[in-house]
Amino acid sequence: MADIKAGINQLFLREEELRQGIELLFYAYRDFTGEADAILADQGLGRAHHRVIYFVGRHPAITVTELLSILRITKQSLSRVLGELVRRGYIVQSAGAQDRRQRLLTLTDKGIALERHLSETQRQRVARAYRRAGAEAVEGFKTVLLGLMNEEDRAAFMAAAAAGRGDRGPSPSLAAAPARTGPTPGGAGRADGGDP
Amino acid sequence: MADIKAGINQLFLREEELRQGIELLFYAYRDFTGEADAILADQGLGRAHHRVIYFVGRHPAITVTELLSILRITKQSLSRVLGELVRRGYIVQSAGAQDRRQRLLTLTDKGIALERHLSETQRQRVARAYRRAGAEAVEGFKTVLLGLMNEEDRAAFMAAAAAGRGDRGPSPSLAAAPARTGPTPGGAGRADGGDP
DNA sequence: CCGAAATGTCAACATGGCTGACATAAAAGC
DNA sequence: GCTTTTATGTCAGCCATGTTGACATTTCGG
Repeated sequence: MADIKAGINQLFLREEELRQGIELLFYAYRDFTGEADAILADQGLGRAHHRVIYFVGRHPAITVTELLSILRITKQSLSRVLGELVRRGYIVQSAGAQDRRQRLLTLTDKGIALERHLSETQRQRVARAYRRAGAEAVEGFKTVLLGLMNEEDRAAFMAAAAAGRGDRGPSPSLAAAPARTGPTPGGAGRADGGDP
Repeated sequence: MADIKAGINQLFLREEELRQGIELLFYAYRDFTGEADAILADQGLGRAHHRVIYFVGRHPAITVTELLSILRITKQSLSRVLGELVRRGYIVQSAGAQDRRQRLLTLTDKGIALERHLSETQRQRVARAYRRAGAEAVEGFKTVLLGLMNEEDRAAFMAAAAAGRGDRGPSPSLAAAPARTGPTPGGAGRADGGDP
């Protein structure tokens, strides 16, 4: 009897523990993503723009297809925000050297300035959390987040991390992922998200 | 000179490290939230419904105001999804015992079933990540996520965790938070979100 | 009794997803 | 060289979910 009760309690604690993790993720992401919005709103931009600016900044000369595979949205959705960013002079498109069908995306100086402005507060928030938590905790943080990802994404991320980090050319692993794989709820909208 | 170069490198590594964390959060959240959507879609529901179901399940007899403060959306937005969930028999409303203006929200059996169904895959994903990462990493994970949250939210969360966890009555700390504080991008839409 | 609080509701609008249908240019294959 | 694929863009319309603003109702509290 005591065994059974202990077992049930174990189970309860386990579920409780898991739900706590889920909620931490929710709250942290919610607060984290809440930061860049004011800046974006000033510019008349939204989260979707932020994501695009972030990843184009991160992977200079990225192709549209690669960007789509990262964002997991349709090209129609992307074209709306991307077109606007190009029109407003945040991003320039240039034909690929080898494959001239490709429109390589790169931030302009204006785009770079906005990107830095946008991610500055977020980096500071992460830096603060890292500092408080300590190096060991940061390792755990990263390990668990990696574990939360889908297999393919984890592999892609680790490959990119092992290489020089997306800067020197977009990571082939991410590019290899098929676009529009499954549904991506969160946010939505909102989810969505506290970009990227 | 060597000092300067080292300093710059330090700085570069720091920013690189921070961006890596940001991206890990993005990817993990994206994949994490991607899971429940198929089930939701079958039911003709969206992420917003999931969030409501999750938190009502988590805080039985929660008031509308409390739920709003957790979700950080307007009552009009909430009423749309909440009304639907009530109409479809997932949630029941009952007048508060002390304050009869309140509409206490509780999951029906049908609602409970759906909630468990929905969060099952997510809990499994978290459990898997925890198992792989180990107890120590999990601690770090939680510490950093807490550090990413806004001060008030962190305090509220820790208070709720210290108490019996929302189950025995909604957490007063969360209820105390003002609704509609700031903008909440991400997510995705959405992000946000991979609910909750 | 009266003001404030908790809730609901109508109306209109913005963002950012999605599908479907095409169009174009360049690469690739035969 | 002709054909097929691929990379990209674009138009049109729909849906989910967020927002603001204006009110109405019920109930609490002093």
